Amino acid sequence: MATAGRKRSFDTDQALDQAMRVFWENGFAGTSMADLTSALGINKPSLYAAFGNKEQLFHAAVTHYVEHYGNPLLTSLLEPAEAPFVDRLQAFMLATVEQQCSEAAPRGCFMVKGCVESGSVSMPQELTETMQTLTAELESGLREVFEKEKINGNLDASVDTREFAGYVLTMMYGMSVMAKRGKSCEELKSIVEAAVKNMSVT
Amino acid sequence: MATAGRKRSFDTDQALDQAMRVFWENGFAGTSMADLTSALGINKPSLYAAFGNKEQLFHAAVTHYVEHYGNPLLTSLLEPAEAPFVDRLQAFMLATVEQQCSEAAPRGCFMVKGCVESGSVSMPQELTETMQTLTAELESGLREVFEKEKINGNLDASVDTREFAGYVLTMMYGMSVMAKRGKSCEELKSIVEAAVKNMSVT
DNA sequence: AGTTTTGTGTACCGCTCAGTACATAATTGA
DNA sequence: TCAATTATGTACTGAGCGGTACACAAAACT
Repeated sequence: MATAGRKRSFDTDQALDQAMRVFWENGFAGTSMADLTSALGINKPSLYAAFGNKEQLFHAAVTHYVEHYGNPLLTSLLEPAEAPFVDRLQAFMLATVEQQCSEAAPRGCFMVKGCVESGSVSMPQELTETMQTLTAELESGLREVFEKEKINGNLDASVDTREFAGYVLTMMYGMSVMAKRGKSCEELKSIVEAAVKNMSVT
Repeated sequence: MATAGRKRSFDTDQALDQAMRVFWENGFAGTSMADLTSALGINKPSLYAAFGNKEQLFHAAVTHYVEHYGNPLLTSLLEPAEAPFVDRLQAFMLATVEQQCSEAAPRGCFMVKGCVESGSVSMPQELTETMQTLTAELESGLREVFEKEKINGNLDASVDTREFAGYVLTMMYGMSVMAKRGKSCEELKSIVEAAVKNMSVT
């Protein structure tokens, strides 16, 4: 059912993706609404009408990130199902590194950027809580995967999946900072390979 | 030789330490000069007279951090000299975790905070370069230590110290993000212990 | 004592910030 | 065709930003 009124002159999904990139690059406090309108090529009233205020837009952007960048990687950890777990885990971490070093997007991980900025006086408390929730969800998602692999015998029964997920996540966070520092994709990949080699997984 | 003029009503070292904490908590873009003057209990002209502008003050703060928080930990990695390297390395990483979880200071690492914020439009390019330089110096300092341990036979001769330093640094960066997320010191310590256990060091 | 030097406190500057009022343009339904 | 609805573009608001001018206070040198 079509509604009356003038049609929007831009695509909201595309605009949200672009806004996400600006926040990803400059952070919440470091991004002004003017930065966003100029990057999106639209005017302020249009931006506010489409996404609400700055806080709501950031919330939408980070949710968009999780859906389009975080979750797809996480599900890729399960495939191909016939491959050994250690291979899938390494491929997953290498893919993460590649994403963090990609020229097509800002360096590093947007979630890490948001987390590190959280708790600051310049970030609304609700956004800090949003970051808490989203990171906790990704962590427990990772842990659930490991729990399954443990049942399938790919992860030693003595392994504490909480600790293991914590370790893998710590590496990924660290990779994000290394990527932000400008480390080459190759160097990060060799670190990942060395880290995976030392794990008690098959 | 005493100079003429009214005496400063505050201690500059103490003020710098406090300013560092405010930046550490809120970042460069997230900290206003008013935040600083209110935290330090001094007025703006006094702040500007003592430290220059915001950019110069941030530079002084991060340098202060490296001198008082980064370097002491790094040198502690060498002591006690008679202890096995693996023990010193683990103690070093555990001490880092303790610092990042300390109630006496903001969570996480100030260098990581600065790095993650760097490159943003709101951070002057010179500060981005400062962060680059300081992190690179800490990395090569770490690598030098490992190189020495390799000569002393505590680190397998086949180990690439560049890669090894990268791995240790990645873990530490990751720990900083985990600490920022509010993870307990105990959980982080167990991750460190698991990580160290899997290393080819003695 | 008086001059010079340096720090303090108030009050302000121009600018940018997030957010909005309002007139106008475009679209739908009657 | 015309009212109702929704988006756009300009121009604005009050608040907060980084930074400073200036009058005054306190210390040292002569």
